[in-house]
Amino acid sequence: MKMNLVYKALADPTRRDILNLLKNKNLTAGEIADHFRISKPSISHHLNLLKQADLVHSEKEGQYIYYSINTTVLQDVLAWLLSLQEGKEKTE
Amino acid sequence: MKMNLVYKALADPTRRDILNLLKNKNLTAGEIADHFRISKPSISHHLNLLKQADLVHSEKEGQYIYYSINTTVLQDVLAWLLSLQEGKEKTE
DNA sequence: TTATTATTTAGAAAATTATCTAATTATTTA
DNA sequence: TAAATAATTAGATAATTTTCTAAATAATAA
Repeated sequence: MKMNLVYKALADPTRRDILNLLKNKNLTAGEIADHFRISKPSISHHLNLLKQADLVHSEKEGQYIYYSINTTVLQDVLAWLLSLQEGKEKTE
Repeated sequence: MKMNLVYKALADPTRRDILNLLKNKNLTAGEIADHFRISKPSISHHLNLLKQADLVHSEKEGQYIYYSINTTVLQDVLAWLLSLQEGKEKTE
C-alpha cells in the first residue's frame, strides 16, 4: 500500500468531509455530490483519489454506485502518529 | 488552529521525514537539510510550513536555529481518525 | 426503442505547491 | 573590521492539484 496516497488523500478538506459523510452511512456518488457545491465530476475525481488510497470502496448497484469507508489503512497512519508522540518521552 | 494546515503539512513525504528525524532529537536547520538531497532553501520552506501548522517549534541559539517537534496538534488528527473507525461499528 | 437518470472520462484552465539559484540577514571567528 | 558560517527571503519555473464544461457510458423507465 502506498501510504503517500493516503496522506495526500487526507490533505483535502472536501475529501475529509466525504469520509465524515461515509462514517455512518454508505452513500451513492450522487448523494455525496449533493452535499457539496462543487460539480459532480469534481466529486467523482475526489472519490477516485480516495479509492486509490483505499480509503473507500465502491460497489455498483444498478445504475447507482455505492461508496463505503474503509478504515483499515488508517491503522498505519494512527500507528505513525502515535510513534511520533512516544518518541518525545525520552528527551522531555 | 487551522487543522487544514496540519493535514496539508503531513501530506508531503519530505515533511513527514523531517518529523521522523525530530522524533528523538532536536536538530538545527542545517542538520535537517543534510539528511536530504534537496536544497537548503527548500528545506527551510518545508520547515516553515511545519511551523505554520504548529507541528514544530524553532528556537534560535546563536547562529543556529534548533527545531523540535510539537505533537500536541496531532491529538486532533488522532481523535478524528478514531472517530472514523468508531462510526463503522454501528453498520457492520 | 427512445428518453431519462447516474456516473465517469476527457481535456483544459486556474490555483497551489515544490523546487531551484541568487541575494539578504544575523552571528561568530580571525 | 572583514571573512566565514547558518539560515532565511525573494523571485522564478516546473510540477501537481483542483475544478470546470462537454462528452461518453451504463442502467432504467416510458
